[in-house]
Amino acid sequence: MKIGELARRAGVAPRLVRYYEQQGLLVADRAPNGYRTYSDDDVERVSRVAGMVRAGIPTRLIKVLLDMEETSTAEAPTCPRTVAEMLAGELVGIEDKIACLTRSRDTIRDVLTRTEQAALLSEAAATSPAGR
Amino acid sequence: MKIGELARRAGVAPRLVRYYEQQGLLVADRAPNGYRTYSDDDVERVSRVAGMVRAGIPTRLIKVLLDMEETSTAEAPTCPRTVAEMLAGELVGIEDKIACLTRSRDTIRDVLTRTEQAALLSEAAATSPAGR
DNA sequence: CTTGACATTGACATCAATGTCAAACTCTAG
DNA sequence: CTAGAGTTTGACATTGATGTCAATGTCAAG
Repeated sequence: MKIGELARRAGVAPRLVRYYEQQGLLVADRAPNGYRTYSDDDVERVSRVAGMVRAGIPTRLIKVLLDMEETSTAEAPTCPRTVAEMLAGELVGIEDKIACLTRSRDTIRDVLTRTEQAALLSEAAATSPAGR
Repeated sequence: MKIGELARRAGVAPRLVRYYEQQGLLVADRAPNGYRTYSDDDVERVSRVAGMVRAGIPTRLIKVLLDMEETSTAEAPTCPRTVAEMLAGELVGIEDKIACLTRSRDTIRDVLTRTEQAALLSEAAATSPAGR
């Protein structure tokens, strides 16, 4: 598929897909005419990247995370101590973010239930299967 | 205390404290000479704001979240339907972020354990009591 | 062949969050 | 009194993620 369809399916602007590619988060095959061509898997990849960006993960870290996911199921060679330390550092950063977001989530849920608008809560749960 | 100490204790730049105030996330008493003066509670508040910003929550939302936390323990009047809908929307956004971060966290943990650098994992756990 | 929808690259604009610098003021220590 | 550290406001720069626009190329439909 071409960039337009990919972007629509992943819920982002085509502009962003090119930006992600420029940041090394994505590689695109090129059709003979120069158009980028993508597979179904790329839809998943792009929407995951967008989610991570929204969650405050910088693109440089996203790159290594995605690379890790691909190679982690196989071997485990890439760890010259200093890299591992860096990862451990990022880990605590991510855990802090999760803690902040969890607390905010609970606050919102609290207010929403307390205000007897419980219908909206289930509506939210329907659109987002994650988060519990 | 003055802005310098507050910033040091909260782990941010004094510049940011002023910025947060400008965004309405903070109110500061003024000493007769014009200096901002803060209480111990403000340290907590500032570090929480910083955490939420790092987690990708925009300052405008942070403002309503903090306001909610203060008033939610008391009554629950403030919900003209449309506001509740907006909150429900933000809720799914936050849940998405949590899902993304959780997955990334697991990936890093996976690699760290798989690479037998388990020592760094416990080191990370020590510095961050949250995240489980 | 022409029109319209979509693609390309590249430059420029914007927005939020921060950094940085300047000029002036306050306070404490010497 | 003076030097130095910290504070004030305000302006300007920067960075990362996006939006937007321009000039051009591709392609399918009429």
